[in-house]
Amino acid sequence: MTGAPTAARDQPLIAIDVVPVSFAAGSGLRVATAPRQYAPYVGQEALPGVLLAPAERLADGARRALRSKAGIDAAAVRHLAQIGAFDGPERDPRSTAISVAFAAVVDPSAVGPGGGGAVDRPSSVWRLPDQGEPRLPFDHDTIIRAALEHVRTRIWRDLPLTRALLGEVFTSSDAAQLQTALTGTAPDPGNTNRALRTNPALVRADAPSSVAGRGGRPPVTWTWVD
Amino acid sequence: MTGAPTAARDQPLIAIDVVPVSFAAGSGLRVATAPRQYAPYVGQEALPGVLLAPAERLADGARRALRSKAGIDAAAVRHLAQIGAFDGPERDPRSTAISVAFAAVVDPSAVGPGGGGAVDRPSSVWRLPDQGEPRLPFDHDTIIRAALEHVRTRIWRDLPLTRALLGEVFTSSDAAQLQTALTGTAPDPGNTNRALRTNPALVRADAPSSVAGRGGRPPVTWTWVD
DNA sequence: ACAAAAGTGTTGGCGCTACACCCATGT
DNA sequence: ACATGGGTGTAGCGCCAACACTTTTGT
Repeated sequence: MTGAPTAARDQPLIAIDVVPVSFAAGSGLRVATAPRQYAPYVGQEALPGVLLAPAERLADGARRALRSKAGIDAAAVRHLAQIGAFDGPERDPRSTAISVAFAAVVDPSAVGPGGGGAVDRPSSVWRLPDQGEPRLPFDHDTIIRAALEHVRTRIWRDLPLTRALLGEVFTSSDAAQLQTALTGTAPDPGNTNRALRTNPALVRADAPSSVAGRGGRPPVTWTWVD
Repeated sequence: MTGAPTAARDQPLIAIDVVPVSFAAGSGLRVATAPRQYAPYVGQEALPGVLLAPAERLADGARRALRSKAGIDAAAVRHLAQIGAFDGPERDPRSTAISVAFAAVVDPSAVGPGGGGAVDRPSSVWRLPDQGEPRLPFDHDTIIRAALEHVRTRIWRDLPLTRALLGEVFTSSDAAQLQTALTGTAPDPGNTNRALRTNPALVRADAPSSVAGRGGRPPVTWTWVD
């Protein structure tokens, strides 16, 4: 950074937009949106976002956006990663603004009616990322694509991210399903198993997966070594 | 992005900082800095940076920083990639500011006295990135580390980036030297040759490397297809 | 109730590619 | 000296086949 001697004000606004991502065996990979409370696009579903506060850290702004716009408490946020800064004249009709985007891996139960949040929190909904039928306002579709690309290129390389997505205990099927959701193609089950077996960060959990599947041999459950 | 109904001003300033990177056989991998013209840290070497102009795109701000602070013309910029947004209260003693950092691969001859720029451009100097003996102000050391990490993880995966670093024609030794500079360890010359030979984006150039090495078999020269 | 079928996951083998490491050859 | 070209061994992954465990279906 640097500056001319007199700081130029009238700079673009700094916005923080967050892509809440969750994964669970039953529901798959999902992205949360919440209806906008202010103009423009009032009532439309959009990513939770806020304007950066004067002395606020970027990551703190992301957490505030999750809390105030989507009702996702900080305790439900398992992982937070910056995606990048987005600009462009088309991204906001009001005034020029740049957006620093984050991807947030949150607990799957933290969204939707009956979730674990406060009673009066804004209602947010999970949606499947691929067929985002109703296009999102601003450049939020671009941001979601970038966030998913970020996750896709880091799965199994970034262990904290992977752990946040899969949770503390998960089955081989869960891992395969996550990979399928991210890459679009199902991995070979044999290779998936070998990878899980030889991964030094994982140990087999004896728990035989309480929930009964609809037929078939129950998958092995895994846990993370501490 | 989004916002409260009344836009909160007094937001942090938006700065653009650029890490100019170049690679050449003789000089290796280098990063350019320029002496600061304004307070704070007047006269100290730092990354070229500007405050984002009201209606300016982020990438345009990066090019303007290169031009006005380091004398690197847009024609000398071969590649421009965003690294991310940096914040933190310690990064600027004057006022809170965030910085959107870029890595710019520039022509090695575009910096230093006798370079290809204008006559009155600010003087910038190349430096080896590793032993940044004189610590840079702000969080510029962090930004340089992030930029080099960005390059390290994308070399040979991001073809435009690799092409910008190596140039249009290069030798096998150049490729090995670049890899050594990025990873710290020299790759096996046999594997490097195999990788170059089997890379469909490369073709052998007949030019037998005009500059005579100091003894030894001259390396093969390569060019990019199309 | 019992057996067969269908569904799902695990384990192992085979072949290809990539890479670390080595050595002989070319200039 | 220095680079090229080739060889060997290991790790990873795509692909395939056999086996194990569970639920569903048929009689």
